[in-house]
Amino acid sequence: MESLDKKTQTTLDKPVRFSEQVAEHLRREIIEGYFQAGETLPSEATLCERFGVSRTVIREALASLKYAGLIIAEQGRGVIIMRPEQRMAFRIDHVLNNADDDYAHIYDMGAVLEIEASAWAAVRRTVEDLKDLKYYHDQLADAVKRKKDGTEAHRGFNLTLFKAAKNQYLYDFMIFLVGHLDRRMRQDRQRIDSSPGVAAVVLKEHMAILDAIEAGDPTAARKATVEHLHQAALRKGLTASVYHGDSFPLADQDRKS
Amino acid sequence: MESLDKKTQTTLDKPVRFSEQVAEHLRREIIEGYFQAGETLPSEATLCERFGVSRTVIREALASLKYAGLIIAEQGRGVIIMRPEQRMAFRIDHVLNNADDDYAHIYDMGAVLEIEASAWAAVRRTVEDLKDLKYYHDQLADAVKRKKDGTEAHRGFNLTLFKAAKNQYLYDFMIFLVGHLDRRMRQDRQRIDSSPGVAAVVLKEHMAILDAIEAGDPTAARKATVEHLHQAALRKGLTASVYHGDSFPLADQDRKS
DNA sequence: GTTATCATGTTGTATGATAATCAGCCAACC
DNA sequence: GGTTGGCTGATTATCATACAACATGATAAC
Repeated sequence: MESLDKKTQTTLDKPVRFSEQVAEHLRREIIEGYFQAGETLPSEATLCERFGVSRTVIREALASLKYAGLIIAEQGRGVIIMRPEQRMAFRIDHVLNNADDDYAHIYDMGAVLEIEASAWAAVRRTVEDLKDLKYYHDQLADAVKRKKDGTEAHRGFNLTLFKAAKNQYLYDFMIFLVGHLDRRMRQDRQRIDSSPGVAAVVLKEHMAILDAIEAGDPTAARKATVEHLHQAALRKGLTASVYHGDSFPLADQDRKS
Repeated sequence: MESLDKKTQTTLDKPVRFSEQVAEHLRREIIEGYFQAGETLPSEATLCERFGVSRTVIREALASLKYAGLIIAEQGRGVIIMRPEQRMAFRIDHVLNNADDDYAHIYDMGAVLEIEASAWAAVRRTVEDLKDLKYYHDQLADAVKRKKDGTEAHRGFNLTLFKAAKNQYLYDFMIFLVGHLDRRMRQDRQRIDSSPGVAAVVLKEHMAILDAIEAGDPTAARKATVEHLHQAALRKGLTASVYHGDSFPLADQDRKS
């Protein structure tokens, strides 16, 4: 038997509702082109039989897919599959894919956007943004000095940077991506970043970014962020990543064909 | 009265279902922080009273928000609001925001990713990808010569490029973004890009990208794509965009404070 | 103090009914 | 011939009710 203390808690997997299972099942069939765009899904009654559940379950599943823009229901006609281009939501399922590649791919996408976000921030930041960035930077410096956890300060710095880029969609998307990366990170291993030694290095990297943004120099901001992300990738053990700018030329082993 | 021919068709707005209205209402309240993360939403019964609808409607609305990762329902306890970081879906609502800024912001985000996608494609493309790119390029050339519509060829070229970057998430996200941009474009005005004169220019820009990808030169690919997107932005009348690389320095008027 | 038991409130599922809408068919009409 | 109108069946939208499964707190029993 394991010893239990207040921190240890075995969490049981939450039961998977029928409606979620049905939604996931139908989603996969749609995504993988089992149904053609423009066609109609089987009627609710048919789906009830096929899955062996009540109409309530089917309707909730369909409501989910409707909200995600995968289908559109028309009263009297049926449920129509939408073209992929006109879907309303972009979705990352952690249930399905769990390969290491996926993690790197999500990280890559976030890195590209973060680099450019820093450049935009350098140009568009307000004095308020600058003040906030400095605040979080000081917080992190303080955490390093006291050997405390600097995760929150780090996080605050990043969010402020995204906000300063003055692009609402970018901001939302970065929060979305970072959430997924954090979750993966927590699953894999303990956060390496939070160790005091690393925090000191991060602090220095942030300083370069902050200086560039304060100076209003997008090129310098890009360069500093590229450096920061490159180091961060090394710390996380990511190798397949491809970064932007010429400072970090592509690795030859990525070459295929 | 307007004259009607086969092509003219007045499409009525589709009726907005109760469940959608409720979902949108709750979504806004959650997004705007009306409820705190970790708190529980009012019970289904309470919501029924509040909105004056049956439980079916409420449940479908909640199923939608559940699927989007905004909330999580626990049997016997209630519906809990999730933290923004752990939401599963990124969403762009064309219903709500329609300002010009939004269009430019989405375009900017796509541009950044497209630039880097071309660099990745230069390194990771397979011979198959290269063949497909050439095919669509030839198609576009043919369309220009015959003064036909080259939209499909243009589209095929872009999708192949995204595919060649070998990042599934990037691919999916770009399709998602392009879909939104296309929709906006269609709303605003007739596609300028499809005119034969423009197509010829696009063809030339594509050629530069194609060459760089064939040569496996990410830097050249980036440069060519930056140029392409810069010209495209001008054609679309976008001015506020900020591009990556030093070829297109930031406009001074973007500077705030 | 610990364990059973119960009452209450919550979400999950099932069922049956009614309304609104659509597509196709067909007869009636001009 | 072409249009109109009504009919029928299929489908989704909504409602109302019921019960099962689960969580929580209070209470009783040990």
